[in-house]
Amino acid sequence: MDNGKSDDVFLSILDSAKNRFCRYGLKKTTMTEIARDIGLSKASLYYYFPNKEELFKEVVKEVYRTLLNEFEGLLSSSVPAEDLLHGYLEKRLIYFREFVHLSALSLESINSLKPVYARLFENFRKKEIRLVGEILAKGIAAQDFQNLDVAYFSDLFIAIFQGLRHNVIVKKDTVNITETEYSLLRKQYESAFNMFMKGIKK
Amino acid sequence: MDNGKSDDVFLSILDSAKNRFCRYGLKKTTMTEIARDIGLSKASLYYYFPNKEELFKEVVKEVYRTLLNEFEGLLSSSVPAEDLLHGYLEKRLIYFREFVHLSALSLESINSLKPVYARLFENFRKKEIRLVGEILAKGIAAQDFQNLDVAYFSDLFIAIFQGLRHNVIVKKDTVNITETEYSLLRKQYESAFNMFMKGIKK
DNA sequence: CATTTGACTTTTTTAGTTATAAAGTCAAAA
DNA sequence: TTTTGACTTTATAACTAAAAAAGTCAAATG
Repeated sequence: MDNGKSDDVFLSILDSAKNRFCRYGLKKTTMTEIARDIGLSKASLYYYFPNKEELFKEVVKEVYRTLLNEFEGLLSSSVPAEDLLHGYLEKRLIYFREFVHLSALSLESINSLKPVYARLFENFRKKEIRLVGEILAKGIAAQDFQNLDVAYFSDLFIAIFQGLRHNVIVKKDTVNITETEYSLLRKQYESAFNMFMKGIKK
Repeated sequence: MDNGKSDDVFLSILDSAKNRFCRYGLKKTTMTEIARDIGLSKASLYYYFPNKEELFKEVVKEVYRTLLNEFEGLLSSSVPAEDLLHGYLEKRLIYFREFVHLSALSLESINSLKPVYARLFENFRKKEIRLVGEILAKGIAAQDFQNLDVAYFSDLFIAIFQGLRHNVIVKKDTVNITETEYSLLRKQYESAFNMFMKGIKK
């Protein structure tokens, strides 16, 4: 590792933390639990991470990084822009189901979420927008899409689907998604996607 | 009034309550304040309303009733279905700005909103869906729209715009909407509407 | 020398308590 | 019929003590 610390331990901490944070959220996960998971003492965690918040941020970043990498992977393939967008949505949906707790965290902000996390999410959102923007630009270059305002439409695209996701979380008291809700969301994604396509295709 | 009580007082209580609930929300409004507004003692309120919760529900219902009436008014006019939908969105947007606190209440449910209110909102949503459904049916009958699944598409329509509204509330800690946010939302409404139209028109 | 730890301090949460404010009642008055 | 002051009950806020979790560090381990 960069700073000369064991990769193995570092990664196993990150892994246990990811599992717990994703299942129970930030507050309901303790450092002691994470430590126990990997058979270390709590003090050891502090050898690798300065504090809980940094560990959490690292987990979120890691999850985002993975997702963004998958997105990038999509982008490099030479399929039509429409399929890229569709592929992006598919991955976004799967990610949503797996990491609802991280997504729901952005909703906690209503009460009082640390601006630190707000910035994390905002960062990710910006990268998503840029990515969608690239896809849109690709579609325009290939004469598939109209010559539209890329910045605005990628923002709108993200907003529509984020909104649909919010609807799912908001009406619930617990952050657990049933199969029914998930498949309805997927259907809405599909319809909204088709409309969006009709709206921007040549 | 139905039960033989003064209309005047009843309505002025409702009015003061509406103003306070809309500005400060349910919890930050006290019965004493409402009473003071209209120069009565708190005890008098209980002559007209059994309790605070019923008063609040009455206010919400009243607001909804007004809005739904305006919607109905739209429906009876003989303009094309597309214009009806557009008019509906316009009113919905204005209503949103004016009654954010009532809308935001649905978001409070993340913590633990009384199922009573959840039912209120769900009721209203159903009526909205039915209304949009009627407009869609009208458009289909007039051969303007494709022969689509009315129930599903009216639900989708409502979901998309509700989602966009949620986005606005969710990223804030206070429930106050700036002019910038509002006009961005309006722009998104406009774009999403155009796409939806392209998606369902013949 | 990198890594781990137990034993420690500090900070945050929780549970329980009290004080205060608001909700809600009612017999009497206007 | 409507209003009210004086009341009781219930909910909220402010405070506290106890418990739990976060975070530190000198010493131990290998």
